[in-house]
Amino acid sequence: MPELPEVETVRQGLIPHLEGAEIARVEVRRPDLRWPMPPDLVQVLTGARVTALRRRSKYLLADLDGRGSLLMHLGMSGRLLVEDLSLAEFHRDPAILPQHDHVVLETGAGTRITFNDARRFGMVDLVREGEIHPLLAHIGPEPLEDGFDAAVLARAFAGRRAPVKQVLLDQRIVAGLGNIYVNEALFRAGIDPRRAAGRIGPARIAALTGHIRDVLTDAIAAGGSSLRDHRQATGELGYFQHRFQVYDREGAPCPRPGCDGIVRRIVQSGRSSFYCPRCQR
DNA sequence: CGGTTCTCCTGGCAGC
DNA sequence: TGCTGCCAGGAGAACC
Repeated sequence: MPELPEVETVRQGLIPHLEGAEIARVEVRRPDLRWPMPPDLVQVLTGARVTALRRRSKYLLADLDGRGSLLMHLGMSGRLLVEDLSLAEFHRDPAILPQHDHVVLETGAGTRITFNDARRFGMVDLVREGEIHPLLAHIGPEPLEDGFDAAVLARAFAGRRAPVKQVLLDQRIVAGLGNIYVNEALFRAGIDPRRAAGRIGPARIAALTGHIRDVLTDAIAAGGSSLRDHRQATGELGYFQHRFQVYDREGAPCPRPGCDGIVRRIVQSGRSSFYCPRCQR
């Protein structure tokens, strides 16, 4: 499901419920997601205080005072549901099946936070105090922070013969991009997703850098994209999906003013790419 | 090392 | 309505 904007949206929605809260109760209902959860997960979390809720790429990290961090990835279909236990009734979307509630946390303030993931591509793990988690060790720069600029991207692209689409999906190059936002950023930059990354000139790389930042910023402001699964932590839908210019728009006219191209869908390394053959070169 | 393909799992939807 | 096949936002592992 979730790319950087969706994970960031979930993080912002969870902050009021988690930051500063004590985890009073923990229940693990199904420990076998993409990887098995650590056996001492319940023990470490119970009684821990969350000092900060951070995001790195598509991972969420809840820092636990003196006990390392809780690390979560939503995979394709993961969600974090928030319920106020003081309310007698909580309306839960019936499409979110309770058999996929894998971890349930209750805070001292009476909030229940449920990790639900139908496809179980997500993960929940612990980062031990002082440890660098292997899944975080090789992730590239955050696109919305200092450290991501045209020079960095140019260096990463240099000599690469793989299609730029594929290179941008590599989390070691830049953090947090997934299929939707790579398609949208390449459209904004006017770059053909099939083009070899090493054959893009410096000016176009510089423009691409800006478009990556812009599309992510726009999407966060819109609460992310809700296709099938994504909800904000509040349960609200994101609405950036209404602003897709090419993603999932096969056959639609190119949205660029004056261009009479038709959005095309191709498959690159097993994933759909959408682009305008007239204005993406 | 770089590049490509496969795989995990479940659910929704188009098409017949 | 019911069945089948295809597709899906991720990303590590295994292959050449």
